[in-house]
Amino acid sequence: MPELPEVETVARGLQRYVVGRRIISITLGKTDFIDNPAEIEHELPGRTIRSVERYGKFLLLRLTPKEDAGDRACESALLVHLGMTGMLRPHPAGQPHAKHTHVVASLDDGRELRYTDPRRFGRMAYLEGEALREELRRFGADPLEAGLEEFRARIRGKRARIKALLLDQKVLRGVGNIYADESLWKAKIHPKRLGARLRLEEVEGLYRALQGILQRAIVMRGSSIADFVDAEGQPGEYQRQHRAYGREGKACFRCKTRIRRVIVAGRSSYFCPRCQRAPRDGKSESRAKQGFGARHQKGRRASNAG
DNA sequence: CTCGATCCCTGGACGC
DNA sequence: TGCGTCCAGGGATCGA
Repeated sequence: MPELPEVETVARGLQRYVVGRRIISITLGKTDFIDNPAEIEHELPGRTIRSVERYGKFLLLRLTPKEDAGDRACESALLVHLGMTGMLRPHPAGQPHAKHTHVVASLDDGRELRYTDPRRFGRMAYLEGEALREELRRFGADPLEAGLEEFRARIRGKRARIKALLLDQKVLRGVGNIYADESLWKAKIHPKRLGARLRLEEVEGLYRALQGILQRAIVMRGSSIADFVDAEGQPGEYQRQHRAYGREGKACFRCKTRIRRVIVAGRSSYFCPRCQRAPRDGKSESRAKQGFGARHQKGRRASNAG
């Protein structure tokens, strides 16, 4: 469940150890989560890691060009998505491999950068040039960089449920289930509310709640609910601050009402039924199926993406 | 455009 | 102790 704060924590920890290090060799284990394993093996050795950045939930390791690239040199990077259980950490070269170690990059300082991931929900890809830029363009705004205006436009322009919008990486990059629920609780917005139907004050409240929570979570080095640890193997502390996520049946910190759990956008969503009022519109409260609710938009072949 | 369902995958919790 | 079952969930994909 590494989301923005966890990935930011890992990126910062990794920076100290791997920036400026040259990759000597790559050893692969299971590769079904890697876009193009042969390319990883072929392209990475010989390159130096220039920087480690967070991009949404991705770690972005920017690399130097190959020495013989000449004027064909272009931007290149290793993208790493930690999925649910992925971890990228430096280890001393001699240390025995942990279970589920699938990628080992030997570095020029005697360390190894190892990727472990029991469930392999993660993703790894080497990308360069236009392919890299194109991949990065697929994602929406960084919630910490977006201004209120942009945030408002991205939320109010959509008819989807607010929870689905927060989770949609094309709308905002980096928010996952935990921080979506936490920010909706803080802003007192029910997860099934439609983005387009939020009042302006509500959108602004959500914007501030989300930014505040993400920033605070970064300071506390993320949430460790399963077995998340940072680049140094340390767990985060933000799970102690959770107000909604994982608290089904427990008392709301504001009003003592029991926190409830419903499925929204296919994910468990924790909320306070008193602080976060359910929407009135029939379609968002799931039940309404047949009868007067069914409106078919016939003959509307809207030209998308104009 | 938006939805839900399904799949991927393994470890941990739980019931018997 | 051990086995079976269910669940967790980010993202891709597909059909409605």
